Amino acid sequence: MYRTHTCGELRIDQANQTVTLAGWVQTVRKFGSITFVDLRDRYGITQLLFSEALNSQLDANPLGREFVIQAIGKVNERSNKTTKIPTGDIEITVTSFKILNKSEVPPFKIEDDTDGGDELRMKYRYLDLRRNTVKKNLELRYAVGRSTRNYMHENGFMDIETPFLIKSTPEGARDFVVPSRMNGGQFYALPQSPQTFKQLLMVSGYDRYYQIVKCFRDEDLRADRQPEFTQIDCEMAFVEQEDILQMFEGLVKRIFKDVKGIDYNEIVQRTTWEEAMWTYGNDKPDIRFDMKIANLKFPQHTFSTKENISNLISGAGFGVFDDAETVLAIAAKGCSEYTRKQTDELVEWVKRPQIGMKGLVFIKCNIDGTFKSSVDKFYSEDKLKAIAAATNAAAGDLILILAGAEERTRKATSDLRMELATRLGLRKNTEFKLLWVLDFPLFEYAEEDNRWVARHHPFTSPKPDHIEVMINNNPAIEDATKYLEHPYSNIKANAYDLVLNGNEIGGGSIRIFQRELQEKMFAALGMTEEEANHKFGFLLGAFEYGAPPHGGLAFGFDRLCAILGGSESIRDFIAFPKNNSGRDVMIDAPSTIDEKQLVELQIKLDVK
RNA sequence: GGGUUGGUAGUUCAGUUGGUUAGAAUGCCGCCCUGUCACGGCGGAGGUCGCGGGUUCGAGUCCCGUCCAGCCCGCCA
Repeated sequence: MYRTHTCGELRIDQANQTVTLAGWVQTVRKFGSITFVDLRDRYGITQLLFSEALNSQLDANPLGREFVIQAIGKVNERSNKTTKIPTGDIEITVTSFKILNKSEVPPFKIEDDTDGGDELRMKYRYLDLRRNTVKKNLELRYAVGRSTRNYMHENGFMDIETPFLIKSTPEGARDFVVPSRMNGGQFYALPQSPQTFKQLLMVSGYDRYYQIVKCFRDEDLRADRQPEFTQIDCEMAFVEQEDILQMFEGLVKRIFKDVKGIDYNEIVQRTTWEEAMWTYGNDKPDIRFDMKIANLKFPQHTFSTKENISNLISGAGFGVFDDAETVLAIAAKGCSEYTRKQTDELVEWVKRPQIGMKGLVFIKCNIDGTFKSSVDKFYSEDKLKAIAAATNAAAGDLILILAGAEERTRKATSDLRMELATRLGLRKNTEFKLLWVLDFPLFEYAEEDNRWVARHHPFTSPKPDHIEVMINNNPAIEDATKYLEHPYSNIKANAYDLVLNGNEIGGGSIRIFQRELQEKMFAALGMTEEEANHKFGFLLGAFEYGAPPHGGLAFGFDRLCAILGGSESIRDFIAFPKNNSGRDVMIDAPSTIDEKQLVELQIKLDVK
């Protein structure tokens, strides 16, 4: 037997017991003729005391950091206790020990506060995983998965595995492809999601399905994007949108409870996509703080529900605003005393290429009720007051105004809102706010390809009232710049996203389940009948054999874990992640393959 | 595809207007120490300044190219 206890469990109650521990040497503190060793495993740290009698044995077998040892000894109360570790009241007076395996000196410290940089930690990820902080993240991930499985099981969902080697459908993200040796010249694709399979399971009558499953997308990466990532993938039959919303906000609330001990009792707020875009400039708004956007000037065609905007700023002779397609403002609470240096810093921030604005106009709402702005000569006190009212600014606030082309300005204002909130400490990672965003547009127009693309995916159903619009209108557009005038621009989808603190953690839709409508959808996306049959014939076929109405959604599991763990980067919550270039620097993948393998696959390389 | 920040000891970093032998902390090695837990004290070893080219009497430092890494934009139904 290698051990009787772990390194985290012994307490004063076990005093005088003889125990055997095994683990890794965290530190060796030699103190004259006695030696202290901190022994570490997944469960904690226990101090070992090597007395003078063991010195000759220690001299013959010196211990180093990360050596794996086994120690037999007696649990004793410490003379100097420590509260820093749970086992701090006791130590093991070692009577004999054995080195089970030596270790090289590790390239960085295996401690919470490591000296290792990211690159090094990734190369030696197996050492990094020994660290408490990384271990905590993986434990949290395990807890989220466990909570999910419990909830899904209790609600009658069945976990069914779907294949990884499937068919490439170049719609949406790039596929990872896998060459087939037995079918020369042909390729499998790895799934971007089990979408069509879970829909087929609905046709097969498994009316509540879920899976915690790997998905693959061959696109450029970010701190919160990996080429292989995990989804909680769910689908239900005989449901309407409301059933899905109820079921899955229940899941998230359950996870909050199980993992964070949080009772999320408040009603999950809902907003439409249009309202979110109008109010926050963004389809995944962070509603932990207010700071809503005031539309001082906005093109009327974009949002159907916003037709009569009072134009507060045009015609005053201020060219920047007069010429701009859009003028948007937000108010930063309590920032009216910002110095020139601070406002200049914000101007520089919006001028960065990633934001790409030319400048930023400020209106200071002074404590005494007066206003001071860089545009005083164009706007009267009354106008400034009206702008303050529109932005909900009070005395002591600072109004920031951006002007320019619609889409860029909206995005910049949204980014500025988030940046200000971060600077003002309004984005606490201990606070959680959920929001359903509903009624997304069904289509987006891809000007470069001159065709409609599905905003969510091509299996999403239009809202019932909009089915007629879709069926009765030809998708063709003669003048691509006028796509907003095409009826398709106004078709809303039966689609929904769940947003947590400004992050999209889940999204889904009610699906199309009739062959005719699905064919119409493929046609709207520019597919010929042959293409549709080649790519999705199996699904169209299945819809002819009694497909029930169904819908579902999928959560980004890694991202959900990262947010619950208070981190921006999902890499910290994946045991063996890839770097920014999609490389695993530990195993050094991807890599070339043998000529023999290429021959078998009938593949010739033409690497540039 | 683009922007941006970085690459100097095992590690994390400093290195001035270009100027003698490139520093600190930590880690590592040796000696001393019976209550440490960031132990302490003394001593020591450790560098192709990412790589290639250029400017210069002289380059870690300036210029050009390139590779790698981080973050961001595009992209990600």
